Amino acid sequence: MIADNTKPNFLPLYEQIKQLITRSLAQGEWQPGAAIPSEMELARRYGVSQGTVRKAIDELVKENMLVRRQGKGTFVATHSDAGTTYRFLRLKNLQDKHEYPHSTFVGFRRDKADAQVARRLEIRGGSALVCMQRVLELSGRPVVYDDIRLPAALLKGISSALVEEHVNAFKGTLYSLYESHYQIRIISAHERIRAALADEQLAGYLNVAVGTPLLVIERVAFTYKNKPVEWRMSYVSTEHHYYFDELN
Amino acid sequence: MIADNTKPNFLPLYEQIKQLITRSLAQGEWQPGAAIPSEMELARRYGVSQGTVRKAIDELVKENMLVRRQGKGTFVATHSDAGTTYRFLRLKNLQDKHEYPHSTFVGFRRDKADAQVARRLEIRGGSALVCMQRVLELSGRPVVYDDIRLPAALLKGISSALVEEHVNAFKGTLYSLYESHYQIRIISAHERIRAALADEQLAGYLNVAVGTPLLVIERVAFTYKNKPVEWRMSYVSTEHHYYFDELN
DNA sequence: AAGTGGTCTAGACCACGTA
DNA sequence: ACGTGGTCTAGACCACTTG
Repeated sequence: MIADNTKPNFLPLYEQIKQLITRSLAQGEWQPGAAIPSEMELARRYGVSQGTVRKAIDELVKENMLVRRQGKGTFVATHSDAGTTYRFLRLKNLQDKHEYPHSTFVGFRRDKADAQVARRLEIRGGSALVCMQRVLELSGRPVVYDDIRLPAALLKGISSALVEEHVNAFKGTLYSLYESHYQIRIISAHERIRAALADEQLAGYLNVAVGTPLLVIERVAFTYKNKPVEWRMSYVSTEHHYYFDELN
Repeated sequence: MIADNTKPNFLPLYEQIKQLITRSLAQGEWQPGAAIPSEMELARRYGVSQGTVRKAIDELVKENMLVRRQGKGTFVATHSDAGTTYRFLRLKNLQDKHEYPHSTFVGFRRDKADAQVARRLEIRGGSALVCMQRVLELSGRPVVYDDIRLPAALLKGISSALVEEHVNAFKGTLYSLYESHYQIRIISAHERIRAALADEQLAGYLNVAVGTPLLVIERVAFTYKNKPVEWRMSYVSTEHHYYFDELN
């Protein structure tokens, strides 16, 4: 009941249900970390069987948008959960272990989008951006220098102090900050990886010699509907770490 | 009917079915490219409902071990299919397009496993290996130098001529060669990526200056049951290409 | 027309978490 | 005891491929 009267009818039912659930998520009807209605309830609401709702939820779980907990319910995925906080961190040390990073912010300013960033974020060249630079330390060693940019329109009222408090005092990640303060939920990302030499500035930040080979990773992060919302360039020293990828 | 009398009974049924199907695949009961029995037939064979077989097959499809074709049947995945031949090639050019590689083999010999390779392949140090070196060209440019090693025991009778004929005359990949000639089906792989400088040899093969930064990718490829069967080190020039990764 | 995978339903029972 | 997700079944009908 309580019919969502917008029910398209050309796709498989479970696909339509998937879209309806995704829309509710994107519109903030159900907040990160909160439970969504039970399968039976959604089945009634959409006028389909429980099995159809189940298949829709199954796929959204595989896409990391929802999390099932047997006996409790189905929850909106969040970057604040232990275990998913560093979902996008692909670095491991030479013993094949993950290490949890410590951030030091070294820059915060506003700028205009150049052609490359504008193209990646699908915004107009010259749009206002928020730019942050930071160094990530793993086991006390500087390993990553990040240059991170987002459309300023998405982060109204952001400040250097706010970011540092969230990340350092509150032990959050940037993605949990976007989620909790700006209603932006990062769902997926693309990374393009190349190799380059450390210049003087990078060498300083990463405590390596000028000319050391680094991984250069350009990441574009997406929210619902594959909308790009964050661009970043990461420079990684691979003296003691590597980037790990699983191919299927 | 025709009961597989080995039917364990502690896991979810569909998991057990998954394992039985996987076993049949690993044992070569159904060959790459061939159709497996229909869902109804498997349901009879294992004494479960069609829905349960369906769920097992669903997961194996997601793991790239099977391929469904509506109206025709379910088929054993193969590296000879157009579209899946270069499943593991993560390189794109600067216009974000895949390019199909051309291989030139530059080395073929037998050697003994050093400690690192032995650990990755889970074999004894000093075991006999087959080692191949090649250069991959993309759009006519040398981009990748590969050093590839497998346990010699898996590739009885292999020769440089055989490999070159399969790859160059027959337009196959190494993985389709393993599959068609040695009953080894590569299912998944891990890659560990670092950055390094081109030495004289690499600079020669890749037509770059000594000291050019390169991606260094250590890959371990697995067959059924996550058994490692191939180790390779790839050196990639990122002047005109990058490594692309999707994070979910 | 027959056979295959693809979707959808309705209902049963199990396993887990909470009160 | 109850509500949740997790598994399994049986049967219906649709969509695609082949003969």
